[in-house]
Amino acid sequence: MADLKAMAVSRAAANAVKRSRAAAKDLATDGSGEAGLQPGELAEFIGYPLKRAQLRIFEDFLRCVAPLQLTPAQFSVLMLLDRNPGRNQTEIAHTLGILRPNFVAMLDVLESRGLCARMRSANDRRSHIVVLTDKGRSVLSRARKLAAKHEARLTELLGSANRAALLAMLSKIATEF
Amino acid sequence: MADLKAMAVSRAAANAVKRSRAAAKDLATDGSGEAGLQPGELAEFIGYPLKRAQLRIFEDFLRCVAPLQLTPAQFSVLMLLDRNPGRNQTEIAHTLGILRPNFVAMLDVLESRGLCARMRSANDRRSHIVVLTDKGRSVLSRARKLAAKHEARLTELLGSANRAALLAMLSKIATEF
DNA sequence: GATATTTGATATATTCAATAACAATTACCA
DNA sequence: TGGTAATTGTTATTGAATATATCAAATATC
Repeated sequence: MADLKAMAVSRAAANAVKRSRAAAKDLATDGSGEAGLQPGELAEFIGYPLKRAQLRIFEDFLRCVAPLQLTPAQFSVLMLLDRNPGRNQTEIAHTLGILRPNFVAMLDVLESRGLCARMRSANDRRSHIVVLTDKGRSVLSRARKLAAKHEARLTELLGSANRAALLAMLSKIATEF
Repeated sequence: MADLKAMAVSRAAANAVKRSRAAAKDLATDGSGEAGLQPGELAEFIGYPLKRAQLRIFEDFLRCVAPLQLTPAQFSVLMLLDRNPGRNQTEIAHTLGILRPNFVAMLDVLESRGLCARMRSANDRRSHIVVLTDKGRSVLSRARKLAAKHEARLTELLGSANRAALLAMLSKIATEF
């Protein structure tokens, strides 16, 4: 199980490399005799650059956190568990926009890797309280450091103030649009 | 074929509505006695708000362009065909980051709806030049108008200058990160 | 106490994305 | 020139992400 997920991470990282190379090739051809295709107006619609930026960011996150074999989704679960102890599966999944049925398999993977555990709630014996294990906290701590490098690269590209403005606007879109 | 795709679009729009309701419920509980879960630091990592904003934007795009039954991906293909006539499948697909094998089915749908057509190239009889039909141009023209409303709502939320800055930063991430 | 709801789980379907392989055509080059 | 390599569109197939319906167990509601 964990091995399958690990392979998936590695394969995603490999694909990221391929896409990067393709993009680099594009830039190269843009400057040379062959004219590259122009997105044109497409780049003026928010969805197009937004989706491409999201793919690029996830690629880089995956690459940076590859030593710990964590996907962005898995990282987000560990972060949420750390911040919100004593919550059950439904609450965690719902906060992340993950449907409960799909969250079961996600948790299975994390639990099989010893990063978190299901505990039967004393109050409500239907629900499983999800807790971070010591190993989970340790892995999360290291993941935060690796992800911080990824974030630092972005800050380097945009500048600190611009990055903050970007975060604010994206959050606003996610919550108020 | 076209009907299947049409259903897919409608279903995606329906799901979008559900997610919006769930989010609204979250905001409601945040203000009431029950404390909502906090993403905490997670919101400081670019990937999290970026992904959520992308989902929200795509939801709204889908809703706005629903009368024409076009997904963001299909819209991007039509836009690219309009801007770059005389290109073959490989070139169009590559520019949009779509793998050639997956682009075949996408084109099949658009062609079966009469929005574009494959033309054998005179120079290179291996390749298919993809052209917009008159109907394709007509649908694209209407789609642009619907999408413009969607974009206007975003401008209303962020302000014109901020939206421009957002676009610039996302494009920079997509191309330079 | 009977009925409805919630929780975690299973099974399943669909979409998106990725790889391998193939025939037809073209490019290369010895 | 002829033989090999590369390219194009295509098919088949796989895996990952996302969505729905349904179920048993536990709880809530009335």
